[in-house]
Amino acid sequence: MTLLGLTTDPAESNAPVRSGRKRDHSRDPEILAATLEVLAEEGYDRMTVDMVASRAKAGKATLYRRWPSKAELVIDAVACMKGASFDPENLPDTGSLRGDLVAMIKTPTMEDGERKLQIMAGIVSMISRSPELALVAHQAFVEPRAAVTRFFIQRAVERGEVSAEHDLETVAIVAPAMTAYRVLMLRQPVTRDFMISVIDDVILPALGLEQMHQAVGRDKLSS
Amino acid sequence: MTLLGLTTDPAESNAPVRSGRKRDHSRDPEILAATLEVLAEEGYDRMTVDMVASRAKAGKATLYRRWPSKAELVIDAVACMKGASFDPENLPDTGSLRGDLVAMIKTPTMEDGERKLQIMAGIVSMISRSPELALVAHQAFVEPRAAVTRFFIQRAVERGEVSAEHDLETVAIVAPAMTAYRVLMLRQPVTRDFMISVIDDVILPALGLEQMHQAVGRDKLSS
DNA sequence: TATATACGAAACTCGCCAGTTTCGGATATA
DNA sequence: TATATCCGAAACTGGCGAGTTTCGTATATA
Repeated sequence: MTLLGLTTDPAESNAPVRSGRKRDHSRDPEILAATLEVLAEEGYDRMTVDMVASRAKAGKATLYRRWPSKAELVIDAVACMKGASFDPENLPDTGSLRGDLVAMIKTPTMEDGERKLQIMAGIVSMISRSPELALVAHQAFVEPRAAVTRFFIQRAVERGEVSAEHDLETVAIVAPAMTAYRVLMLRQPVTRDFMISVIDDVILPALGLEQMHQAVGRDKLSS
Repeated sequence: MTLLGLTTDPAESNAPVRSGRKRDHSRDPEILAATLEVLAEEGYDRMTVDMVASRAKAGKATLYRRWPSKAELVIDAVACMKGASFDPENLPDTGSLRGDLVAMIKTPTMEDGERKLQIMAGIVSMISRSPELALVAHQAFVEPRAAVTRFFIQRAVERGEVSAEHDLETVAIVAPAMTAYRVLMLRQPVTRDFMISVIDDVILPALGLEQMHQAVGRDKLSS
């Protein structure tokens, strides 16, 4: 497998002593970014290598010098997204679980999430045929999202806000599952109100918080 | 739009008085079933009309006599699934919301659901390009699932088991969203234990039921 | 019975796209 | 400076698949 176009070619077992111009690896990120763009717009099957090349203002031969096939290019492009995830720290710490979860609803984060889901939609049908793509897609899209919620809940447990008896794994997946369903199936935008609904009406009650169902109190918060 | 291959051709405004052998519409369901099979196995882009024809033991010309294009064939095939949904009644009525939800976890229903999700996975990337397909997919996959949960919750409200103050729409989508996420993203099977988890650890608490988080009590029920 | 049409099977056209090669020019090693 | 390799651009090859046509056969109308 290749990563960031760093193949093992230059370190071939018998060193053939490469001279001449060296490969300009500074272009790799642009090519991978172009790949993700086209992937989000067209999906894997309708994406052509020519589209990627012209979007990246590169020659098609340049792409094939770095990745052996369209499939490998896409796998690398998706794999390189997992670096762009949330830092383990650098996350909000508001003192309450609800505060932490609501703080994650910021338009840049949400737009990034919708973009990721568009890419996911473009490769869903290919995932069942490529275990390697399935793995990197999981690491790039699924894990980071669940990890954040899991982190917040864990901290709430340590804080004594939430009982440790709850099924943390299942609850941590509620938010990513609901947003994915909304975008991919319902084809509706992920609005702030929707996220508030998921937090206040599903996640927090599932953890034994905010069972008060006087809708009045919440309407003020979400407005 | 055509439905079940019943185009408006034979009733052309000026009647050209058709004689000769008549089209055998009894084959339509087999062709549509074959379409769904190949769609589930290959996805829209890798599915070829030849595959569908040979699977249905029909000639490719026969398919094109009935549907003008591959896209229309697929739209019709998906549209014809919404008939195969749950009857408005004929649903379990156990007396409790939990009993109703658990009664829906039967292997035939679950296998059918996974099959539907495979088909959904095969057309996800096409949905953003075809509003017509988006509509029939919504009616075939999304609505029926949410409708059942909604029906159960509504009945529980009328029964006085659940307060009407809860966000019914959001909660009704939890189960379909979680199963879709599990199959399409996590690529894990939808087990009985998983569904029990979703019901007991998310849906019921969200509706103010079963807040008791002594894991002991629940483990007995789910075993 | 004659005709118009449907049928399955198979051959055919035509455009698209993955992957390769070729070109003139740039650039790093030796 | 000579050479090997890179670059973007563009032409080329080969296969595949949507949609059409053809053929021999079956069947419903007139």
